[in-house]
Amino acid sequence: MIKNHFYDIVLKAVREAFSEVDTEALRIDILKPRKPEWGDISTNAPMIMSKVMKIPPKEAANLLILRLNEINDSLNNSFASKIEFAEPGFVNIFFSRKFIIKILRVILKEREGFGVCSEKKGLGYLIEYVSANPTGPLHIGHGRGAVFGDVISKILISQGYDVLREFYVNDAGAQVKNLVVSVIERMKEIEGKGEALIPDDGYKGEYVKEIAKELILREGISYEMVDKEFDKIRDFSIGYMLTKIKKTLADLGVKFDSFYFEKSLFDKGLVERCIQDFERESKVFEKDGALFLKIDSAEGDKDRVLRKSDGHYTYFASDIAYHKDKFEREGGRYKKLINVWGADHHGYIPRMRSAIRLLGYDPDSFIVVLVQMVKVLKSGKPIKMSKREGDFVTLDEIIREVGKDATRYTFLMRKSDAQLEFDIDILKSHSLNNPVYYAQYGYARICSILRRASECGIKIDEIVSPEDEFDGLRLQEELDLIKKMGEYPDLLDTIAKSLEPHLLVYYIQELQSMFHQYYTKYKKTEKVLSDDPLKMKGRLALVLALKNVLKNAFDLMGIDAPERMSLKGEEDEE
RNA sequence: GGGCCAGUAGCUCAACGGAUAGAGCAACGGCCUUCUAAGCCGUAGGUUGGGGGUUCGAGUCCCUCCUGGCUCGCCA
Repeated sequence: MIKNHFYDIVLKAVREAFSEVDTEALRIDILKPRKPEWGDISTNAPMIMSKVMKIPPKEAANLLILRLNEINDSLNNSFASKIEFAEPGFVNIFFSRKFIIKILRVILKEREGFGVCSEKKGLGYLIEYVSANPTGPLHIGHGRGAVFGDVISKILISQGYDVLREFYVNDAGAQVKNLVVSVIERMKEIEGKGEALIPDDGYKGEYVKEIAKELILREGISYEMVDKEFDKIRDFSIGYMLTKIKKTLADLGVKFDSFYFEKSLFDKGLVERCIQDFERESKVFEKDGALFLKIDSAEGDKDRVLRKSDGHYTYFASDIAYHKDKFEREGGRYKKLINVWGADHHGYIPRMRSAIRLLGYDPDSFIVVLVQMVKVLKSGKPIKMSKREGDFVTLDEIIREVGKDATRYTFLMRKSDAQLEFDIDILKSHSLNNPVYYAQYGYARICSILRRASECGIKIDEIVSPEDEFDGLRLQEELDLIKKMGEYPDLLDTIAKSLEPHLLVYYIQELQSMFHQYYTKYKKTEKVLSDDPLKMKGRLALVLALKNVLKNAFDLMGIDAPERMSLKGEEDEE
């Protein structure tokens, strides 16, 4: 990775220039300058050293530049063509041509492995996302969490982390009971035994009628039998919804390694055992017939009920047991638990953190990514959503109307902690302006060039070798594209650490924009398929590398990499 | 009232504490005899909600106020 590479070099230069200084404690940054005239990579080391040494930044910079030039000259593959000071206290490094070509060669050599960190980190992440109640179809908000969890998992895996993707199925609580009651009422209605009386906390959506219908038709359960068959109705209803949910997730390209059932925690006695441990350690107390967990108010919360006065356990109780299980599973394989939650759960975080600490684990190993609400607009007006009222936009509907790729891309474009507006009409009617097509179009354009080359009898694989010097690549835009591609591995590393996959979308937009500019500017004068064999070879290599980086990024984002896109005028009327 | 998130161009959003705050959409004006115009170029658009502070440097960190969303159950 380029940043690490230069960090080592700069640090070496700092140590040589200021041997008496302890460099460990310093915050020397390597950054990518925004302007080309500030070089390809730069460091704030002069400002830092200026402060430490009490000398002007310029003086510190000159000492550093002297050392950096020595290092640069000592290598047979020098990395810099120019190293210079810039106000107020930066050292800017301009990459040498050799260094840039080396990046290209690495991409061609590593192919789908480019950006992937081959070094195994040995750190286990258990990522929980979506985790919707199986009491209704997924709505658009679930979709955002689903895509976020899916992409961040793939990126963590690519960076050498050990990852388990899990869906926690809340199949044990009161909500499930509410669903069953609602289903039974619908059965009554369908069989003409009376009006369906859906309680206030029941579910009113159409899908409840479907479940009831299926139960009668396929399972042969009639309304008279409901008291005896309560468990069967519950299991069927949950199974039915879960199948629907899995189908939706599959349509969205979201994967899981495991579905973990809340009910299994009770069946295995894990909730009971967890409570007993707390009791033995005097971490709980009884009041008004309920069992409370003692939570230090300094941690931003208050005592919370684990077992209700009616003897049932709360969601909190089973969730504690669930987290304990996550930590203990496979001999403690998962050191970090990432939970992707809807923002309406933020008030739940302090009590869970406290519980993690009371379990004897480090609260910092419990990471919550809050995904903010999705505001759905239709004709510019917000739509109120309530699962119980059955009044909401389902994720299925969105996928059907705007497509998997556009849905994923729209979710990925925003930081998770920013609210998102999802205007269905705009995404439908202006679907051709959707940014996802911009990204895919560039890929298709590259494929088109390569296709054309093959049609012309050019044997690309024979011409382009990763060992080449690519002397035909001389245009500034070509070298800039390679440098941009060189940022890709650093970017993935950053995303894995910050859990901010939207950065990948912005990177792809920039890379595509650079390519489109290059393409348009030279399509009359300096084509990829040039008459000059040296130029053509270099440009084919460039285009192959671009295709490779785009494909790798698309795979991580879970969107298609289309070999071609239909031309304007051929598209379906929408 | 307490807590969490946000407030950046007309709209939707970017910007590891770094240098002159950037994209897309919308508006306006241009570019197809071409390796795909779902593209490109140009114009216009800003006191980063207000006010203090921290430092070489603040959209970014701290304090405070204002506005919006969410949340404060023995629901999940």
